[in-house]
Formats: sequence, structure tokens, C-alpha cells
Amino acid sequence: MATRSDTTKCKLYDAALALIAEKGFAGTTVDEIVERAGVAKGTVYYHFAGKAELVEALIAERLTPLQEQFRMTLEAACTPSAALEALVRAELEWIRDNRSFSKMLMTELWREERIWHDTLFSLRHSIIGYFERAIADGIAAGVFRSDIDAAFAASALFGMTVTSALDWLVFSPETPLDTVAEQIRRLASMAVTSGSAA
Amino acid sequence: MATRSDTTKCKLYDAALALIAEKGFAGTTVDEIVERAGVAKGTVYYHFAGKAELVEALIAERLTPLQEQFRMTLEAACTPSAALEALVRAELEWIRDNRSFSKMLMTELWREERIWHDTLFSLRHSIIGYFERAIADGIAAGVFRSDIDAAFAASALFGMTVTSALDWLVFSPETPLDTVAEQIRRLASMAVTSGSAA
Amino acid sequence: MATRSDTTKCKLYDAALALIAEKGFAGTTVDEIVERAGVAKGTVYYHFAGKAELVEALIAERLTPLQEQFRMTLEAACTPSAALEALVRAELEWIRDNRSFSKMLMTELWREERIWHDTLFSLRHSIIGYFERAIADGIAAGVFRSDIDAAFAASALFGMTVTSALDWLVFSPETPLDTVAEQIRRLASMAVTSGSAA
Amino acid sequence: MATRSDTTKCKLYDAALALIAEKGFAGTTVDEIVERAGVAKGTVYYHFAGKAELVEALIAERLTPLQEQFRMTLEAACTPSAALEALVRAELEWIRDNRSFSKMLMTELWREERIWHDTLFSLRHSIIGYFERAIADGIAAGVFRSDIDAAFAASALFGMTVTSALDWLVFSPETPLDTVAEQIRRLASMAVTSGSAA
DNA sequence: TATGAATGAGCATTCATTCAT
DNA sequence: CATGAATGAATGCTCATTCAT
Repeated sequence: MATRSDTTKCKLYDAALALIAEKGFAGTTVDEIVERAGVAKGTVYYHFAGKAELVEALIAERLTPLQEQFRMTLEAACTPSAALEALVRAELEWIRDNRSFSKMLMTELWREERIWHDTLFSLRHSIIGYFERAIADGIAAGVFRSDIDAAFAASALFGMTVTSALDWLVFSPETPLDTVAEQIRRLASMAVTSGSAA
Repeated sequence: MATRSDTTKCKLYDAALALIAEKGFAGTTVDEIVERAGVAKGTVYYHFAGKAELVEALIAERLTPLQEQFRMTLEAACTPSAALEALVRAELEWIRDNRSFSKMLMTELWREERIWHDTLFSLRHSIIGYFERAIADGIAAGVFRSDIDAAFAASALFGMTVTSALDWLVFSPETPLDTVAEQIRRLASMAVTSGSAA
Repeated sequence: MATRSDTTKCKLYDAALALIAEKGFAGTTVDEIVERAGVAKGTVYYHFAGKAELVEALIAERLTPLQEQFRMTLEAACTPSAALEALVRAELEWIRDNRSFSKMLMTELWREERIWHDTLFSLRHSIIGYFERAIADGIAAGVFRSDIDAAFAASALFGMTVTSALDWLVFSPETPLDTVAEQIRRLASMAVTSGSAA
Repeated sequence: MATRSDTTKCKLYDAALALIAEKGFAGTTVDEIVERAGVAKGTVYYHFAGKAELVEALIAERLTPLQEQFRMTLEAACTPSAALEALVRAELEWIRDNRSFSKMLMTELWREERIWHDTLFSLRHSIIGYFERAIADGIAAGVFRSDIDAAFAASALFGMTVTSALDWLVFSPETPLDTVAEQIRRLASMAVTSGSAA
């Protein structure tokens, strides 16, 4: 099933991802990518229209499983609180396991002129959508406070998790994921749980 | 007092900032910067050692007032809760008023090879430090829960605010700052306030 | 009789001719040729040694009938004047019916480094030879003036016809061939007919 | 008056012209041009948008004097016959003195996709216009036959001259210009002069 | 203090050709 | 007889930097 083309593309994806995470898109040359992938330069242009399109294809290919994972995470959870916790954990795990990809996403997400801008933004929107659904469910069920905007809170929690995750991986990678998840859980659950406020 | 040299540098700073925010550091050429600044190409190299050094100087010049503002914000607040709220508001205001700069910071922060990497990271560290101090004060005073790590929570709140701010500016810039600040205040205050947890 | 090989070659000839007429030899890629011909890239190299050799074979294949037509035209004419007129008409007809080929000939004729340069020049020489023979016959018969060089006049008339034909096809293709032929006949016959000069 | 820029551009024009006449536009590399011109590669792109634009500028720059020469030639002539003869002679002289340029014109004129296509065609049109005016004057004056189309005859004579000139330069460059001019004069003057026809 | 023509190493991309199937 | 994935030398172009004025 894995054709020769697929194998070659995969080698290119891996090489490009590792290099771009380290040096950025503009800082990575096609020469470096093909050298790392072990193919000739022309091969990139046989399979893709150009360097940017290679990255676009890479993003599309690697992002589908991520979205799928989030979808399943949300479906598996019984309560809104559990769903939120599971989503945070899934996000942390994915960032930990796809560090290169996460870093690339962080640095390329806000660059508006890139051709994969739309792909990236729709991903972001769809992921935050899962958080939003969990929060909206919690509000409807009365377990989450009703004076917050679900969409706003979703984006805020997502950003909190990303920031914490990157801090974690850069400054104290030896900390177990559970500890990080627990810290975020405490902050996040309190932030949205209904009850007495300040 | 404003010498001709200062005027020229300022024009270069403004031009570079606007362009880099839009297209990134690597995507912005010296030609574009000097054209927008209305000076000749050689002028950049008369005032700075190179393109990177121009940006480094720009960052250093624009960062001092930011830190100063945070310092004063923290000093002016009476209670830890008020301090946290004021810091969030200061962060939001700054991002709103320095949108280009914020965007540049977001995209360049994680690029390790850049010469201003250290400057940027120490800025981040210092800003988060203000949040951390407010949270630690609150924990010590018993108004904030003691089962969270002040440093961790500080970074998380900072990231939550940045993410919300960028979402705000990109997707719904017409929303008043007060509304955004209030949403974050609700999430943040609950997150750290001591009381019953989920 | 038409083997599969012949069919494939013919498809390649047609595709190559159309593209080269429009974009020139250097401006046409093998990829474009095979796409238009509907065959795979390797097929070109199965049948020909390379791109240049494909064009060389194409020229050789399409040129034989042209020369044959000129030979028969000359033989069929009774008088030198009629011969000249018939040659002009044959040239016009061929250019009209082989527009792509004519255009390719025009642009490639003066490119000395090409491998088919000799083929093309000998063709040109042979065609002009037919004109020359008709003019020389006319001079010998006393119906054409004797103060012109037959070879020179042949080349001049040939060039006049080509130029007029291309102008015709490019700028006023709706004009009937007869009108064009008649105009050239008037200019040409006067040019060579013996009588009083200016 | 000759600025540094002008000097550099001129060196590039000379180098490009010589090389393109020999090897064609597509066959000439920018590297070859700059090496022959004795400047660095970037210089081409400092002064022109690209290789094609360099050639476009070259054509525009070298064509103005040619048109001017034709205009003066036509004005200086007393009679239509003399005008025609002078135009033919001017064309021959120019082709002889600008052999590289002529050859480039011949091979690039029919390539429709080039950016200088319009420039080249309007030149052609303007030059043929001078022939046309002379012929039309002769017809009006009764010295040229009235059964030919002035525009058609102009194009035909122009083409006849070009073809003869290139034949001359390629196959018998030792022939004096006067001999060639005289041959063409005989053919051309007879072709258009009013009198008994075949 | 400022200019802008010139530089050249580095880059993305093209494309005729090869070859295993 | 035909394919199409792979190749890599060659090419047009970019752009940070230099320097004479």
C-alpha cells in the first residue's frame, strides 16, 4: 500500500519538519531538506509545486490525526469537567509528542502571507471548537458558570495550555506530564466552575 | 534634543516594525525597510551593524517603557487581586497599542538562533515575574489558593491573556477592551482564588 | 501498416510542432510535449535520443513532401512566368497549411548551434533552387531581363513571398489566398520581366 | 552626462546583444552576460527587473536611432523612386552595421510570448510605414503603378531586402554593399514602376 | 551624516535525461 | 513498447552587505 511516492514524500515530510522546527521556514533551505531526506533536489519539485507547498502538504497530512484524536477524546468523556480535563491532557500529550510540529505551528501561525495560513487557522478554530463545546455543555448543565462566553473561555484555556506546555518543555522538561496537567486542571476547572466568585 | 541621527533611526524603527509584524523578520528585506522609511539603503549600515542589529536596537528601545509600565502597575495596586487585574489590563492595553510589536514578539520569541533571543526571553521572564509576585503575594495573604505553583500560574495567566488578546484583535477588534478584560478577570480570578475546587 | 510505434511518434510530432511554433524550441519542455501527446515522459527517450533528435526527425519527416510538391510544381509549368507564379502560389499554400511548421522554420533557421541547422539550410537552398531555375530559364528564353542575377533574384522573391505570407496570416488572415498571390504575382513578374527600367 | 549607471547599462547591452545574436535569448545565460560585461551578477538585477527586461530595454534603446535614420532618409529624398532606393540602402547598411541586432530581431520577432513582442512589432510597423509612404507617394504621382496595394508592397519590399541582406552577409559577405543595393534596386523599382506588365 | 551603485554568495526552481519496472 | 519516479547540473533571481562619493 505504501507506494514509492508515499515513501519519498514521508521522508521529505520528516526532514522538513525537523529542520523547520529548528530554524523556521525561511531559515531552512531545500538543499538541507533533501540532504536530510536522502533524496535529490529535483524530487521535491517532482512531488510538490515548491517548498511552501511541501510544507502545506505536510501540515495537512499531520493534522488530520490530531483532529481525530481530539474528536475521540471529547466523545469518550462523560462529564463536561472530565471532557475539559481530557482535552487539556490530549493537547499536552500532543505538544510533547510533536514538539517540532508545535514549535513550527507557534512561529508560523501568525504569518499571514503564507499559503497554509488558512489551513492553520481552520485547524486552530476546529480545536478550540472542541473546548468550546465542552464548556458550552458545562454551562448548559449548570456545572459551569453562566457569566462567561464559551468561545472566549475556550480560546483562553487553549492558549493557557499551549503557553504552559511550551514553558514546560523549554524550561523544565523533566517535570512529569501529570504534574503539568494537574496544575492546569486546577486553574482551568476553577476558572469555569460555577460557585462564589471574587 | 532629537538629533538628525535620532530622527533617522526612529524612521527606520517604525518602518522595520510595521513590515516585520506583517511579514516576519526573514520575510522583510532591507530594501523594503529603507523604502518605507524614506532613506537610502546605506543609511541602515551607517547606523547599525546590520539588519539584525537594527531589530535588536528596536526591541531594546521599545521594551524599556513596557517594563516600566508593568512595574508601576504592580506598585500602584493595593491588593493581590487588584494587582492581577491591573496587570492583565496593562498587558491587554499594551498589546492593543503595540499590535505590530506584539505580533513580532509572538513569531520571533521561539526562534532560537536570533541574536535578540536572550533579550526577548528575559523580557518574557521579567513580565511573568510581575504576575508571579502578585500571585505569590495573594497566596501568602491567604486570598489565593495555596495548591498552585505561583510561577506556573503566572505563566499560564500570561499566556491566557496573550492568546485572548490576539484572538480579540484578529477576530473581533470592535469588542471594547473592557469587555475582554472583564472576561479574563472572571476566568483568572476564579482560577486562583481560594475556595472549593472541582 | 501504421505500427503502434508510428502512432506514438506521430502524436509526439504533432504535439512538439504545435508547442514549438508557439513557444520556440528552447521554450518548450519535454513535459509539455508528452502531456499534449498523451504519453509518458520516458516514451520520448524510448523513441528518440533526446529532445533535439525528436525535432530533427520531425523536420525530416515533414520536409520530404514539401520538396516533392515544389518539384512537381516546377515540372508542371509550361513557361518560366507560369513556373514562377506557380512556385509562389505553392509556397503560399504550404505556409498557410503548415503555419506551425513555417513559424518554427523562421525562428530556428538562423540558430546556428542547432543540430538540424544543416537540414534546414539545405532545404532552403533547394527551394530557392527551384525559383532560380525558373528565373534562369526565363532569362535564357529572353522573357526575363538579363541584368539580374538569377540566384540573387530567387532568394529575393522567396523572401518576399515568405514575408508577405506571414504578414498575411498574422495581420489579415481573412484575405483570400488568391488576392495575396495576385499581389505578389504583379510585383514579382514586373521585377523580373524584361523591358524598360526606372 | 554619462553617469555610472549609464556606463554599466551600456556594458550590459553590448554583452547581451553579442551573446543573444550568437546563441539566442534562451540560450544565453545571465552568468555569461555579466562575465562578458565585466560586472557582477547582481548588477543586472539592480538595473533591470530581469533578463527579459534587460533585452527589452536594449531593444528600445537601440531602436530609436534606427527609426530616426529612416525618418531622415525619407525626408531627404526628392522623388518616390529615390526615396525607395534610399530606404533599401539604409536598411542594408543598418543590417550590415548591426548584424547581431538584426539576427536577434529575425529570431525573436515571431516569438509571441516575449515581453518585447509589442516593441518589436511596432518597430516593424513603423519601418514598413516609411516604405509604404514612399510607395503611396509614387502611386499618387503616377510614377508607380496603381494596381498594387501600397501597404502590401511595402511589406514585400521590406522582406525582400531583409532576406537578401541576410543571404548576403551569411553566404557572400565579400560582395560590396553597392552591388547588393543595385540588384535590389533593379528588382524593386521594376516591381512598382508603372508601365507594361506581364 | 547620508547616499545608491555594485557586489556575490546563496537560494528556489527548472528540465533534459536516466532507469528500474 | 511504455512508464513515471528520481536525478542533479544548470539557471534566474534575491538580498544583506560594502564602499566610493
